[in-house]
Amino acid sequence: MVVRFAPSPTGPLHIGGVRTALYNYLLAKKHGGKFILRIEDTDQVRFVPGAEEYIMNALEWCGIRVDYGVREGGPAAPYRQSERSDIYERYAQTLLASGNAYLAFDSAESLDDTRKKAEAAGNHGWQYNYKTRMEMENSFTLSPEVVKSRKEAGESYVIRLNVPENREVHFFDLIRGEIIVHTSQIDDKVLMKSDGLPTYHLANIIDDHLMHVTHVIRGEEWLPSAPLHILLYEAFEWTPPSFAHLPLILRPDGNGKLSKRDGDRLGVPVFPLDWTDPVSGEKTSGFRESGYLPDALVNFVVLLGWNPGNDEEVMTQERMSDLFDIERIGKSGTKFDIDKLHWFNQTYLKEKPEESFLDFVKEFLLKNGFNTNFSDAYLLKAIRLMKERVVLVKDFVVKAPYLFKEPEYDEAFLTKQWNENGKKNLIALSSHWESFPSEKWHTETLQPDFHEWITTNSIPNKFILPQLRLALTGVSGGPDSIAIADLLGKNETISRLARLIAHA
RNA sequence: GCCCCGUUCGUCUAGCGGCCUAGGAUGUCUCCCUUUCACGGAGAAGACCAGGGGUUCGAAUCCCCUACGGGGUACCA
Repeated sequence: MVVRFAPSPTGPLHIGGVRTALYNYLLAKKHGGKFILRIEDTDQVRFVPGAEEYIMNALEWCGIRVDYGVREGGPAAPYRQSERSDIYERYAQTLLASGNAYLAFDSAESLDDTRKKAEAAGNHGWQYNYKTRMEMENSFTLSPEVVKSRKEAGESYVIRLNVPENREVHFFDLIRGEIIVHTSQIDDKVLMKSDGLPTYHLANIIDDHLMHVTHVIRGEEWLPSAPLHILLYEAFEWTPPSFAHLPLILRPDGNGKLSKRDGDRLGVPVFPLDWTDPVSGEKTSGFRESGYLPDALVNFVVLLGWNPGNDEEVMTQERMSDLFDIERIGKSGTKFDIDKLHWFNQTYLKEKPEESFLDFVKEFLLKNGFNTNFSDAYLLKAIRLMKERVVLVKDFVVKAPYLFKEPEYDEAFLTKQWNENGKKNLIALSSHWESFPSEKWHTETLQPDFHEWITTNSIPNKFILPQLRLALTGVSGGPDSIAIADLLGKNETISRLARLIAHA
């Protein structure tokens, strides 16, 4: 089994692309096959520098390993279509020679004009096909001599597929079953553009054949052009691979395909990694930098349109590939539900060791203007305190900024809890802790001592607990106050008490 | 416009003719645990299976029609 993921480097890899790549990868892994990453950069206009690099890095972050590709090389190298032009040119000539393709001189502008005129006349969706090609300028309507001379005069032309008349094209989709399309619905697609580069359709078929791809798993947006591809395989007299067209990933709200705009609007990433548009300079944040774990993302994504047929949801990549099966891929579009992703993230986060978040937290503190002179021991302790309370990795800081800087008092909490009784008790606690031995400043000793202090002084919980929390964190929720005091250390704890006491 | 694909709790889905008074997960709500928050535990609400016709002893499951949604209709992929 040989599969491939064939993105165009026109921008960062979208979450839908991640899923397509993942399904291909999982299938190859399950069957001991090969997974190819082929870069389809035949459109010079839409090419975006850095996108190719981004795609490879994103796949790597997701734990999707490429067998053959631009970086890895392989038996059918090169794997970048822009480096395979001579191959496409050669095969285009064979199509021309066999009469399965023909030359057309109509310019993009004149075609545009033709479409507009047809539209104005009430004819929607004009197509260059066997019904209209006899009215156009091509090797059907022009004499061989004229064709030759125009070609030699340097006039630009394209090569189009000679779609057979009045036929049904049948093919079997592994997900959707038998699909039949009449050739009257298929236009004479451009195979070679006037710039000498192939279109997707031609390059794709040639490469899949040359790279011995056995299963083509791609997005549903390709389903309508699949019959065209079948025709191409026929023209070359090649056996087509098996096809599986994946349902689309839809917007979380409303309808339509998930786009970058939706991500921006809802504050949800749609790209694996941060991306800066090389032209506009616009920055888009990725799942990684937003604090999502790759394992969680992948686990979430694999279930978007596929399920193992049992109740298993949290799965290792090994388990996924063991269980994966094209037959169990759904047919309908799936909405991108960020809540479920959050649940997966939290679930994976709880299982991971504290050390694994160290680098992220350090970087996050640095990027967000916090002090960065915390020791690893301090950070690890802080992480341990917050572990059950975070959803995203950045929450270690975002949900507990007071562990890394002076607390900001929440207005509502302050108004509700800050009173004379509390103040009096806090002053008493402060002086009690002043005399507490520094070397015993640990939760294990602090905790029982604190309880004893409360009891012996007959202090009601409601006049000390909330106030202590307020002084330490400024907010109403969070880890145990004594544990926070332990982390902060004696000096910082007492200084925070003093600061609240001094507060009006 | 034309063509293709789809339609089960808010969301992801199980279901491939009788096991379905439709199961799980997530989200929501309630209670327990907890001197906060979260975690954890226990429960609840939530789907007339898009609508209408058939086929059948029997349909969420098969067929047809309609509606709605999505995709395609480029010298983009």
